[in-house]
Amino acid sequence: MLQVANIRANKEAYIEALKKRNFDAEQLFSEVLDLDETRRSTQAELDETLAESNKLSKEIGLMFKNGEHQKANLLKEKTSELKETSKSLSEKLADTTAALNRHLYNIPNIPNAIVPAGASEEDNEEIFKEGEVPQLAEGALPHWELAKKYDIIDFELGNKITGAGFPVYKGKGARLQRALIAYFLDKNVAAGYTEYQMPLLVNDASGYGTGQLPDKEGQMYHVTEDNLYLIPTAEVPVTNMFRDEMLAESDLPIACTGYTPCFRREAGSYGAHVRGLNRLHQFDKVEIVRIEKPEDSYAALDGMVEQVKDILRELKLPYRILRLCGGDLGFTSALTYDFEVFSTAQDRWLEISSCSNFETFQANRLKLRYKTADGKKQLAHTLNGSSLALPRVLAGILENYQTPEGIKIPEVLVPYTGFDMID
RNA sequence: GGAGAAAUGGCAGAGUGGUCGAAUGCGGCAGUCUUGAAAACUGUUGAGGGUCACACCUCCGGGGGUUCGAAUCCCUCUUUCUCCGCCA
Repeated sequence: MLQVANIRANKEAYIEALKKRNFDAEQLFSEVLDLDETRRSTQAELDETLAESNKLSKEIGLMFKNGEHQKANLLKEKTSELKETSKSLSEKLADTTAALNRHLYNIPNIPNAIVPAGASEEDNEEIFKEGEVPQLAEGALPHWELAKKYDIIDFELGNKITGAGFPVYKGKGARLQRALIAYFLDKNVAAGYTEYQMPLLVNDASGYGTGQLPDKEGQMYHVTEDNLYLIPTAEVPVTNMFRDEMLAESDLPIACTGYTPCFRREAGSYGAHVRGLNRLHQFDKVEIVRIEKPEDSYAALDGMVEQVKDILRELKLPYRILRLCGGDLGFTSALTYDFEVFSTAQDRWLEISSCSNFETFQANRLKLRYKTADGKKQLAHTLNGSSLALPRVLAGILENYQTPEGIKIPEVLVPYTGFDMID
């Protein structure tokens, strides 16, 4: 959520910047500023009324003490009137604040200056590419065929137990997945991230904190009986650990990593591109989250990108990095780098990581602040990234490492799997 | 799931209707003393909004109510603790 003060100070620049998202903020901004104006004047009026009422109440107290009952009763009438006034004023204040917040919730983050303009993923900017695309033998198979051939992932079985998008991993498939999780976590811990295991269900305050609510409500599974949501990513519980916190400057930076399953309803997205592991309702992911001082946050984002690169390099997977254009940029993000692994057998790129700087957009909702050395309070910057999303890494490994003899295991994983071939 | 108790400032802990935003202790900060430190002593120290700065407003787990006036009374929710039950 943007800060009203910043909107007021940078109105024109913000409107211009949001055009990169194809978002027309002109109307919304002037409504926000008007509402804020009303909110503040109403607040001032209410304060005055309450001050008057407090004063009279004290006087009445004194009068009773002095036995001046008649005088006191006379004043009581006056305070009753003030009470009516303050009641209607606080209703107005609540309405105005709610309207203001509704507006603010609908305004996306201001894209960083280097975000390219663009309408869709077509306009994302490729900034880096690494790794050899392997020459596969004639008749190379997509991962869902390989999964069947080697009996390591059973999509039909998941169908039976739960429904589409809930695969069952089996034997070496399950062990490979577990190996990947352990390897990712170890890499992140070695890079200074603290490992966490988080709750998989969150309350709605957490959903609002990181911005899944109210705009992406339909994307989360909702346990209505207890009003809890299954997490769509570890970002939600991890970042919300710091909700309503006042950190010391010396606490920063904070770097967390955690493995969780992720649950996404993915309503309405079915079709050829979502076959196999490409898009699931439940999948595993190792996430990294950082809380940074504003002046450090972009260097930290670069550091996260390096961290993911390092992992992909060790896995020897061909990948590229995209700088997302305004049209493809997430609602809460100021700058996002997507990582994609090339799936040779499918002949397409698969998104496996996304690293974003949210600047103060989440922190403002979260009230995540820190005290600087000279005692000033300011919003921290939050960042997160996947390192990595399991199913597509798995798909990439299966497809790119297939040989006529079987699927080789990337060298770096062998100590984790305990085997070097799926056959 | 049942019965009972509780929730107050960074922490501990008073406060049961009227200068209570809240005693006291610890902690933090500043100073005195000291070559320096410790100890001792003195002062200071919650958060949010508002203001150029004051004033002023709000906040004693959340929400609602009674009252001229609520940390204090009532309702409700949540959480924690103790006991019982159940359970990996």
